[in-house]
This record gives sequence, structure tokens and C-alpha cells, in this order.
Amino acid sequence: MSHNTLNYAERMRARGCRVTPQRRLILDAICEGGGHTTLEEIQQRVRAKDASISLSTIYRTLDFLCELRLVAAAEVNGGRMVYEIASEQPHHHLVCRRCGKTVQIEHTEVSVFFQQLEQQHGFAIDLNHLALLGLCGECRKKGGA
Amino acid sequence: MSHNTLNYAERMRARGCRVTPQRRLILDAICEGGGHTTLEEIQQRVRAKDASISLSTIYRTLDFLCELRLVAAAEVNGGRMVYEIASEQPHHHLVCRRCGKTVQIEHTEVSVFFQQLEQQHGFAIDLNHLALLGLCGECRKKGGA
DNA sequence: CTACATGCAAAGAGTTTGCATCCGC
DNA sequence: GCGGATGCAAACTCTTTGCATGTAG
Repeated sequence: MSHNTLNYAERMRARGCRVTPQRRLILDAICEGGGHTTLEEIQQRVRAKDASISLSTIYRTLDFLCELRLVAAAEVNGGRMVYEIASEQPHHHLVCRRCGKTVQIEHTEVSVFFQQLEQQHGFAIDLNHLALLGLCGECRKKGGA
Repeated sequence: MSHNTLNYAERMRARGCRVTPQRRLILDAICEGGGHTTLEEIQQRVRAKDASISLSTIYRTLDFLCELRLVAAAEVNGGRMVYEIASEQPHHHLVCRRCGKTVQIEHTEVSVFFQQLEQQHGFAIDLNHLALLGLCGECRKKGGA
């Protein structure tokens, strides 16, 4: 899952773009998140290493990384954007609304569902990254809605 | 699907709230939307009948109607909030990203999928209203991504 | 008449943009 | 040294809030 396995520097230069310390830090920050990393987390981690990084750089860099397909942006229901290192395989996540734990689910599990919708309603679903909010097993045992 | 079948006025008064023309107009506007109505559509329709309605009233009224469970708010992936007259049955929608057409799908179609996730990952999904963006049958025939 | 609702304007959050400066290559 | 990237501040969008006024009941 590490971005170091991706030759990100080359991919940037290939486009005539530059590899700056800010871009490295932001990629690192997303990577540390494991599953999903929110903008706030990125900001925190990046600022811990270089307090002078500006918010606009973070926004611009995230757009940039998404365009390069180095990073994938997804939207947890609730409107929050989350970022993660792009992997080849489309996949999806379950996010626990209480403890924040993230479970990755295979695309195959979801695609069966999508195929059903397509057959029955003729609809082709866009989503290559679905993030569903819910309650994980442990938090359910601990009780409460 | 009409809100007139709901005794909305009584439900408001029962809470010690008032039935104002603004609230009527906003409810009407949501109703006219059929499936999902965006905030902009509500604003447009309401303003067509009374140009003096303020945006803050629309926001406040939507919150209010949601609290009364007369209206349900859902989030189309892409971060846009959409509103609709609340029905008893939880249900979901497919929204065509090209023509805007909305198809309602039964909760049972979705719940099978959610149950699978629950069994395999112990996750209980929150969603009682999922809105998926995609391409409808007709728009797919007309071609294009 | 009273308390809740509204309209207005101002305040906030989150995000984007213009521009001078900086720095990767 | 050149052109892309950054930092800063201002602009912008979307939404919320305070307060005086209006109005449903």
C-alpha cells in the first residue's frame, strides 16, 4: 500500500511536473492513513513536519494527485472527502461511525449488487469507490445505536 | 406521494409549531420534485410563488421538516443534499448523472446486499437511504461515458 | 397578545484564486 | 534561468446565527 512502490516521482516528472517536498509530505500523510485519510488528518500530519505548508497547497496538491491517479478521492456518506493511495483494484470501504475503524471490501462483493441493479433497472452505477458508514461488530457488542 | 395525504399541519401544531405560508410553499416544492429535490430546485420553485422568501428560511424550514420527519434528507454521492417527502418505507434511489432521471429501488433489493456485508464483516450499515449516481438505460444507449 | 417564524445582514466554515516570490530541474 | 509550485491574502460559496419585526393561533 506504500506509495514508494509507485514510482510517483517519475510519474510527476513525466508530465512536466515537479517533485516538491510539499508533495512528498502530503503523499506520506495519505499513506500513513492506511485506509482513508481525511483532509484534517493530512493537514495535521503534514504540519507536524513542516508547519509552514499552506492549506491552499494541500488542496491544490490533492487535486493534482487525483488527476495523476496517484491518489483516489472518495466520499464517505456525510459529505466528508477521504483520500487514499490509489490501487489498481477498485474497492470499497465500511467505516465505523463510532470507532472509525475501516474495513476494506472487495469489488466483487459489491459488483454482484451493482449487476443486479443494472439488470433490473438498466442503470449502470458509476461508483468505483463506495464508502458506507455503519457500526462495526465490536461497537455493536458494546451496545448503543 | 403527496404531502397532503400527511396531516402535516396537525403534526406541526401538535408540537406547538406554526403552519406558515413559507412552510407550505417549501413542502409543496419538495413534493413537486417527485423523487429527489435539490436545495436549488426548492429555492427556484418557492421563489416563483413568493420572491421574498429568504434563503435562511429555506434552510431553517428544511431542518425543521426533517426533525418532524415530514421530509427526509439524503445525500447523492457528490455531496449534494436532496430532499423528499418522507415515506414510511425506507427506500433508495438511482440517479442518472446525465438526464437526472430518478429510479426508486426497494429496500429489499438493497437489504440483501447489506445483510451480506453484515454477515461477512460484522458491520451494520446505517444507511436507510442510499442514492447512487450512474447512467440510466436510455442515456447508455445514446452512448458516451 | 404572545411566542414562534421570518427577513435581513453579518458571521462562519470550507474551498478556490490571483499574484508575487521561490525553487526544482 | 525558466516555468511550474508555493504562500499569503482575498474572494467565493454554502450555511448558520443574532436581532428586530411580523404574524399565526
